[in-house]
Amino acid sequence: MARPASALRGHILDSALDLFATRGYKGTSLHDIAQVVGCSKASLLYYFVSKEAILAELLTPAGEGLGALDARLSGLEGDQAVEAAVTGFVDLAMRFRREVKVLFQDIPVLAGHPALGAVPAIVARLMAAMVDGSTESRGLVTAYMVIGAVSVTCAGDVPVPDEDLRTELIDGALRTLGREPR
Amino acid sequence: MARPASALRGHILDSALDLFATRGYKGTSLHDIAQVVGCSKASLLYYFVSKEAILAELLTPAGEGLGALDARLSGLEGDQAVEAAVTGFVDLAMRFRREVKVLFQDIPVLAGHPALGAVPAIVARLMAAMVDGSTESRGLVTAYMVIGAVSVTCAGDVPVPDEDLRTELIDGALRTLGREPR
DNA sequence: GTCAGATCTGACCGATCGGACAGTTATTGT
DNA sequence: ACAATAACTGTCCGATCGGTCAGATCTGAC
Repeated sequence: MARPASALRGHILDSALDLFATRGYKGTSLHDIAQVVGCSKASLLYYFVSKEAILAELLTPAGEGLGALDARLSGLEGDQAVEAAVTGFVDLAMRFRREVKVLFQDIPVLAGHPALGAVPAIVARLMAAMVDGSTESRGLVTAYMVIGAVSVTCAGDVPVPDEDLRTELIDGALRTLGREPR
Repeated sequence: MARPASALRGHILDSALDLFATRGYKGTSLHDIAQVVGCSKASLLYYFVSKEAILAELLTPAGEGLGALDARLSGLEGDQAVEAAVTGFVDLAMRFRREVKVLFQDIPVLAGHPALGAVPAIVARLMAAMVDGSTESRGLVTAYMVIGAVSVTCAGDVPVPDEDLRTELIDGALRTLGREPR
C-alpha cells in the first residue's frame, strides 16, 4: 500500500467531486472514480454505502453553508439584509464552485433528495431577501437573475483573479437589483 | 393505427424534449420516451438513427437561432450592438426555454458534439458584443453574469407573464451591464 | 511471532441501457 | 385485387451500470 491508508476516503471524495463537476453525476460511473483514484470499485463501496452517499457527503458542506447564511439573514432587514444576502451568496458560490456545477447539472436527480430537502425553501428566502420581499414581476425576475448570474459565473471558469471576481459579482448583482454599488 | 401516421415523429420529438428538460438527457431512456409517446422503443429508432440523433434534432433550431443572431450582430457596433445582443439573446432564451434547460443540464455531454461545435465561439462573440468588446475583469464577469441570469431565469419557471418576463430580463441585463434601461 | 480487526480487492450478480433485426401490419398506387 | 412500400413492433444482444460478498492483505497491540 503506497498511500497512507486513511487518506483514501478523502481522495475518493475529491476525485468524485472533480468528475461529477465535469461529467455530471449520471455521467460518472463508480468505475470512472475508481480509475482516477487508483483503487478498486469495491473500495469506493467500502467507504460509502452507495454512489448517492458520495454525492450527499460532497454536497453537505455547501448545504450547511447555505443554512448558515439563512440563519444570518433572519436577523436582518432592509438594505442590510440585501447586502448580506448578495455578499453571502457570492462568497458561498465561490467557495463551493465545483459543488455549484454539480448542483446545476443534476437538479432533477437531486430535487427529491432528503438531504437537500430544505434547500429550495432556503433559496426562496434568500431571493426574497435580495429583493427586499418584493413580489412584483421585477422583484421575482431579478432575484432569479442574480441567483443564475452568480451561480453560472462561478461554475464557469472566467479568467479573472478571485478577488476581482468577487467584487465584480457583488457589484454586478447589486446593479441587477437596481442598487448603487457601495 | 389511431394516430395519423406521419405525426408520430413530431410526437417523439416533443415528448423527448419534455423529458430531457425535466430529467436530463442521460436521465431519460429510450424506454421512457416510448412510454410517454405511446409507441415501442423500436419505433424511436425507426425515425431516428440513435438517441443522440433525437437530441441533435431538438437542439438544431436553437442553434440556428443563435447563428442568425450572430450574423445580425456582425453588422452592428457600439450601443446598437449591445442592445441587439441583449434583446436577441433574451428572445432566443425565451423561445427555446426547454432547450436551454437541456443545454445547461448536459453541457458535458454536448460539449464535444459536432453539431454544437460552433456554439462556444458564437457565445463568445455574443458576450463580447454585450460588453462592447471589453476585456477587463468587469466586462468578462458581467458578460458571464448576463448569459447566466437570462438562461437560468428562462429555464426556471418564474410565475410571471411572458411579456413582463421579457421586459424585466432585458432591463435587468442592461442594468447588470451598467447601462440605463431605455 | 501472532492474532484481531481494519483495509482493500477480484469475481460475480441482476437490472438496465442503447441498439439491431426479422417480421408483421397498415397504406398507397395501379 | 394486389403487389410494393412505408410504418411499426417483439425479441434478442452485448455493454455497462450500481452493488454484493467471500476472501486476500495489511497493520498495530501484545
